[in-house]
Amino acid sequence: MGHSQESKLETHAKIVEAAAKRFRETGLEGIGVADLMKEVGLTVGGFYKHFESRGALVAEAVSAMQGGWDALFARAEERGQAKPALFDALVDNYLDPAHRDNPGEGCLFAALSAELARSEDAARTAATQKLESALGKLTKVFSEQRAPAARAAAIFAYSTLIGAVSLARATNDPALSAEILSTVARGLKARLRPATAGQSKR
Amino acid sequence: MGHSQESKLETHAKIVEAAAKRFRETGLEGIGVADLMKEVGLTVGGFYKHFESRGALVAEAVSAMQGGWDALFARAEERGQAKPALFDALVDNYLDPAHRDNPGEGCLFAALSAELARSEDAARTAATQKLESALGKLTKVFSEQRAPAARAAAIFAYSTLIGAVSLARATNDPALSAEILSTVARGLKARLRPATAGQSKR
DNA sequence: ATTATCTATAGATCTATAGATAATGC
DNA sequence: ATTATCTATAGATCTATAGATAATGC
Repeated sequence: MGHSQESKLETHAKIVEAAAKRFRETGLEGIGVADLMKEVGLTVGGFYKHFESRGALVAEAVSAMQGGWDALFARAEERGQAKPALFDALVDNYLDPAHRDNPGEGCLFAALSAELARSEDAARTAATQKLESALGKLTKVFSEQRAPAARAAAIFAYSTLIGAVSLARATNDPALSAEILSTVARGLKARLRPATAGQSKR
Repeated sequence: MGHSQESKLETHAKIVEAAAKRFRETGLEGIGVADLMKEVGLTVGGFYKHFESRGALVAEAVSAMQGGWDALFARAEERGQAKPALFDALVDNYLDPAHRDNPGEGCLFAALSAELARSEDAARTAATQKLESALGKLTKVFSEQRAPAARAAAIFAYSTLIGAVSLARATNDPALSAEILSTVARGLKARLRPATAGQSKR
C-alpha cells in the first residue's frame, strides 16, 4: 500500500494515462474500473477515492488524450519548417498504417467520436476543447489564406483525415484499408496543401 | 405466441431491423438481446432460435443497414439528373443536421466504424461489402474522370463526409457542430463536384 | 489521527440455456 | 409431432460501497 499524498497524485495520473490508452483501444465501455486499476497495479476499491464516478474518469481521460501531432508542430517550429512541408508531415503521420493500427496512442476522434456523441457532457466538453485545439493548430498551417478560408480548410482536412482512418480501421480487407490511407493522403496533398508564402504556382 | 414458419421469417426480419436501428443509435453493445426482443414485442428466450449468437445478429444487422443514399441514386436515375446535381444532393443529404441527429437511420460508418474495427470478422466483412457498395455508387458520380481518378475521388469524398458527421456528433457545441457540417458541404462542392460531361469550366 | 489502498460484496446488468406452453402442419 | 415463443435462471460480468489495514504526517 502506497500512501503519501504525492504518490496519490502520481497514482491518479497513472490511472488517467492507462484509461486514455485503453479507452481508445477498447472503446469507452470496453474496459472496466477493476481492470484499469489492475493495469496500474492497484485494486478496485481505491478507485472512488480518485474519481467521483467512472464518468468522471472518462472526462479526465479524454482531456489527457494526445495524438502524435504535438511533436510535429514542435519540430516544425524548431526547424523553421515551411507550411507545405508541415502539412505533408501531418497528413503522412495521421494516415500512416501505424496510426491506424495503434488507436491507443492515436487520434481521439478517429477512435471515439461515436461514443462521445452518447457520453455525458463532461466528456463531450473535454472532447470539444481537444477539437478546437486541433483545429486551431491546423488553421495556422493554412495561414497564407484569409482567416475564414484557413479555418474552413482546417475543418475540411481534419474531417477527411478522421473519416479515412475510421474507414481504414473498420474494414477487414487489408488492400482496401491501405488503398484508403494512401488515396486520401495523395488527395489531401493534391487538393489542400498550402502554397508557400509568396508562391502562387508550384 | 405466433408460430407459423412464415411468421418466423417476419419475426427474424423485424429483429434485424430493430437491431440495425438501435445498434446505430446506441452502439453495438449499447442494447442487450432482451431489450431488442422486447422492442419487437417478444421475449429473450426465442432469440437463439433465430441467431446462433449475439454476434451473428450484429453481422446480419450491419448487412441490413441502409443510409438514405439509395433513394437519391434511384431518383437521379429516374429523372435523368446530371452528375453535378446528384453529387450536390448526396453531399447535402449526408451533411444535413437531420442525418447528424438521427444515426439510427443514417450511415453505418459514421455511427459504428470504431466498434466495427473491434468486432468479429463476420460483422467486418458485412461492413466491407457495404463500404465497397457505397464507393462503387459514388465512383459512378465521378465517371467523367478516368477510372482510377474517379475511385480516388469517391474514397476521398466519402472519407470527408464520414469524418464531418463523426465530429459534428461528438462535440456538444451546437455552433461548432453546425459549422463543421456547412463548411464541409461547401468545401466538397467547391473542391470535388464533378464537371458536367463536355463542360470544362462552370 | 488521517488517509491511500485493500478485500469483500451488494445490486444491477447481460448472454445463453433449460424446460414448459401452445400453435402449426403432417 | 414439431417448433416458435415463453418463463426462469445459471454464470459471468460491472459499478459502487462498506469496512479493514497499514503507511503518512502532525
